[in-house]
Amino acid sequence: MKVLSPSAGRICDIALVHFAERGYDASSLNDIAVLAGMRKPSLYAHFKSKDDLFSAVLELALTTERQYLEERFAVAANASVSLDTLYTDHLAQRYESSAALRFLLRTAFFPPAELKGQVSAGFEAYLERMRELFGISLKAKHPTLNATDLGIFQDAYIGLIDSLHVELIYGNEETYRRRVAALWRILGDSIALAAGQA
Amino acid sequence: MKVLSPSAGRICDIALVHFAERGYDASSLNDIAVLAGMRKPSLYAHFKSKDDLFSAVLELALTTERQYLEERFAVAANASVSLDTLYTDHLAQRYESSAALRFLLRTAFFPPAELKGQVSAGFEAYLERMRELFGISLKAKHPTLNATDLGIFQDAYIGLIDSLHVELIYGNEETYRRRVAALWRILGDSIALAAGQA
Amino acid sequence: MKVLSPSAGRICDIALVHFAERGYDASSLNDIAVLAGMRKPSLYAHFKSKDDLFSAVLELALTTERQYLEERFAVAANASVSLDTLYTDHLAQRYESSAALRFLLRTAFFPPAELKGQVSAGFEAYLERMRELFGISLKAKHPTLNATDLGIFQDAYIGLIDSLHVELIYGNEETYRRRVAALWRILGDSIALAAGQA
Amino acid sequence: MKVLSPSAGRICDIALVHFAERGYDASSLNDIAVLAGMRKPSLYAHFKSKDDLFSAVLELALTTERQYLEERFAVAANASVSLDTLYTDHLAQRYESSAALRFLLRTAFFPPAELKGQVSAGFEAYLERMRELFGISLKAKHPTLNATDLGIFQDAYIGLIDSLHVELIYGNEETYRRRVAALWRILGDSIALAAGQA
DNA sequence: CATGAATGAGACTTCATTCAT
DNA sequence: AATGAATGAAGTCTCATTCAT
Repeated sequence: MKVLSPSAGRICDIALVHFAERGYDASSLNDIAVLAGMRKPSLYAHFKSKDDLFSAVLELALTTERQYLEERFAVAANASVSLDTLYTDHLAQRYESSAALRFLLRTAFFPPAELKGQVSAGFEAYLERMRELFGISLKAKHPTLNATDLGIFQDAYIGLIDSLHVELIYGNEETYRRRVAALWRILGDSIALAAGQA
Repeated sequence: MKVLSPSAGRICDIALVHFAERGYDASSLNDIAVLAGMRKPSLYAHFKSKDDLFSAVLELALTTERQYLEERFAVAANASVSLDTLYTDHLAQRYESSAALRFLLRTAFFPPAELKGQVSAGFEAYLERMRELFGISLKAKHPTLNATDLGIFQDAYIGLIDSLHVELIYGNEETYRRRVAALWRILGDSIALAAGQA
Repeated sequence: MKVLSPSAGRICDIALVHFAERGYDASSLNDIAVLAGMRKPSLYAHFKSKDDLFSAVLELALTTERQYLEERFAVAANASVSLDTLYTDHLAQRYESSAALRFLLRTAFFPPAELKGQVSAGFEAYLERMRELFGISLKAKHPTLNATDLGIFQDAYIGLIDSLHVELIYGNEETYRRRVAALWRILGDSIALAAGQA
Repeated sequence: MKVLSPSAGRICDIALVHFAERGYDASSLNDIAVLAGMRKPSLYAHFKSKDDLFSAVLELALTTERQYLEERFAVAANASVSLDTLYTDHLAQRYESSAALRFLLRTAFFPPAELKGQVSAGFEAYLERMRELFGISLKAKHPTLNATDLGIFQDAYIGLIDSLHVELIYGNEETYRRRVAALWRILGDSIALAAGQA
């Protein structure tokens, strides 16, 4: 993770939004440059190619969202937060406020061909960390859960998050609300069952 | 839904794959034309613009996947199929074999700006139909379920499908298998619970 | 002057308007074909190229306007019409109603490079005939005019007509009215002077 | 009226000639670029579209010819120049030497549809200024002329100029010479008559 | 007589990139 | 650090034209 000059940082912030909205292919360096208050060739003083800029933006987005993840789950350690408010409650507002998240989802789903490797490595690590954090929280709430069930619920949780991501991308608020409720309902039932049986 | 001439049909089939793989912006009419065995301007004898071709492909993909949906769920009416093999079992292989499905997902998640309306209308109807069909099957299996719970499980089901779609897009087979299992586990538990309590 | 089939005639009529409005280069055979109720390649059953169609339209326009010229000046022979109402009075309404005249002016001024020869030959003959007809009328009104003066007034007359053509092309009605008056005033004065002195 | 960079200026000069010879539609940016010693896309560093280039050329041509107009009529103030040598004498050679004039006439007569407004506004102002300047000169030569007659002769003068423009476009030198003589004769007669009667 | 299909040429335009300044 | 100028490649699209049917 390189340290960026102030200008490079600003370019990244702007490019992040641009890439998040239009995707790699439909984003033009010219537009990004103008939004950053400069001309196109000036970008090359900071990044050596479009791919390079995209890579930097990807790192930025990953860092941002990883950090957010940690902060959010850290809350669970201190307070007695119910599992469902742990993360999902803030997911919709996070999606709206964080271009990094929007960028990350778009890029993870459909990365530009040349950067597929870098993208999936980064994003899988991000999801894996989320899986881990959820596992820790879940274990804390329900110490009786056996390892197998725990793993299953972790998988289900990540699946649930992805499902909500998709609904956020669709952009239908009402459907989103229903989906959150439905998915937490079935996950909650299943956990309760497993925890009770133990 | 217009009837297409043979040539137009072939162009659509090829464009479908192309758009599915690269997305709207990264697809070039030149490439599509050459793959279809003709030169670029010849496309314009069949479609009046790139958008027009894309629209036709979208209709084709929607029709194809809608039809597949009906066929698959029709099985449930005849045989006593367990819910989980109803659709999900074939999802992965469908994803692999059907460019229409891959196209549809890519397009539904990130439609080209100018066609957003058409895309979401078509795709929402597709999902709504899936929700309906699952509802019918579920009600048949568990007649005791009350309307509220039924609705919740329908929502959960669509969410589950979207989650699997995402995992298919990620392309990690192992993770996919675990996710299928995990999500069906929690959905199954929850349904069993609700059906038993009735 | 070939005789045209009915279809060819209709195509010519439509092309005449099209060429008059947009000029040769900006006119598309496709547009003309569609306006004529057929597809582009069908035009080639009637004309062997765009140039060929343009040539036919040119002949049509020349014939039309030559004929109009004769009719208009024929009036002068019968009735005692003052010179200025002879032709100029009807020029504006002719310009408005006759696409042939509009076509002819546009084409005469700026012919497509490949047809320059044909165009100027045809149009010069048209103007020369106008010159002749005016000469006959003028001689009839003012038999005392000597040959030199007569020739000068003929030249002036054609110049005057061209000037009015230009103003019609500009399309400013008020300016046109003033120009007609001004030019007839000076021509009338000069003729009166020459006729009186004789 | 923006100041143009040297390159942009050279492009304009070349485009001026090109547009004057072929008109808007038949002129290709590729040709213009090559004549200017560069490749097609380089034009877009200086003008943002073909229309934009055309607009710049129009402004250039108007400025050039307006300036020429002033210079030519300024002569009349100092020396005792006869009216006919005032402008008309130099018109033919001006037409030959000035692509700006040729461009202006072609464009004024048949402007590209999208630029009609800009074109006629500019050209009408140009003619109006010519009318004014001639009025001043005429009044100086013949102070006895009343306002009405003066206005008429001004109108006739502009009409005469347009007529000569047309003849220059036709390109027949002999006819041009006769027309100049004829038109000046009738204008001269009429002015003499009006001035004498006063 | 009409046309569906195809095409080479070429139109305008945008792109990411380079380089001298 | 920034940019004006330039460019090869490629984009979408229209053109006049041909040919088999």
